Amino acid sequence: MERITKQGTAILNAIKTAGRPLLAQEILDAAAAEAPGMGIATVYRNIKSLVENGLIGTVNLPGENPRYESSHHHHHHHFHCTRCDKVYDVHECPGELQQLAPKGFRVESHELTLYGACESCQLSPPPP
Amino acid sequence: MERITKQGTAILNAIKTAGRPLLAQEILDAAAAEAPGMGIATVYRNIKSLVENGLIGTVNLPGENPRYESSHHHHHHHFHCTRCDKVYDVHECPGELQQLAPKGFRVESHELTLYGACESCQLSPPPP
DNA sequence: ACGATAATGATAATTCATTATCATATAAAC
DNA sequence: GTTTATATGATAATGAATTATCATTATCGT
Repeated sequence: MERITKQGTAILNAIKTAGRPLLAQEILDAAAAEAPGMGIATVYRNIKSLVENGLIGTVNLPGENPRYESSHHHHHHHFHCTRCDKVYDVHECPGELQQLAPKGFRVESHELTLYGACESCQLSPPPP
Repeated sequence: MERITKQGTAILNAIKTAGRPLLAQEILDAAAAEAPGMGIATVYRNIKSLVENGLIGTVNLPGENPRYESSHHHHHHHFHCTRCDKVYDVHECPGELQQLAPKGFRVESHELTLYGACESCQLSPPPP
């Protein structure tokens, strides 16, 4: 990915402006608005290159396919809306969790996923 | 799964005695000690039935295949050892996390995964 | 012990996300 | 504008986990 293309630009724009981690398919949907007709292979090719270059990061949540977001360098967590399935960033953190682990275990990092209803789904629940 | 077979018994025993969530392959490895020669298809068939009957529960961790554990009915979390890749139960919980979510979001549940070194890996690190 | 039928083992098939292929389109160096 | 190599789009191929198939084995009510 050394050339600038409208598809590549659209993909990076989609991820940067989303403000939340997106699935490959969500990236395609968003970027296709800017670069009509683009295919899913181009999304995967660009994701791979962007991750390798550190421009975006991978977000894995339990039982879900990977999502991608603009690289933050601060520690953060995620909120998964069970109504619309969108995932949002959570910048707060419960903090030190060493005390939760069994005796003798050393905690080096943690991941937290919150589940519930995002603001827009509480205001207008999506159809089933 | 209405008949009692030595394979089915071995599978349930493996899950119950493990004391931690097991991957399908780990269940096969453990149960094969009690019922030699059994195949992975039998493991999947039995898992499915045990989950449907509520005898075991599914544990999904970020970026991992599902694991299965004896049904606890209390809320708990997991510790994933980054050395040996075993997953252990964590019975402590940071508690109410509503305050971490963005304003307007309602938190209904949460999942926490701790990462680090389990007790046995700190005592005797496994080979690379 | 017998017989009906459910469970198993071996393996083929499926599923689904991701990656490879290759002809074509298109950046960008000239 | 031409040239050359890279990126794309369409789709086939792959990989890995899970499920289906089916002949055989084994359970359990009789």
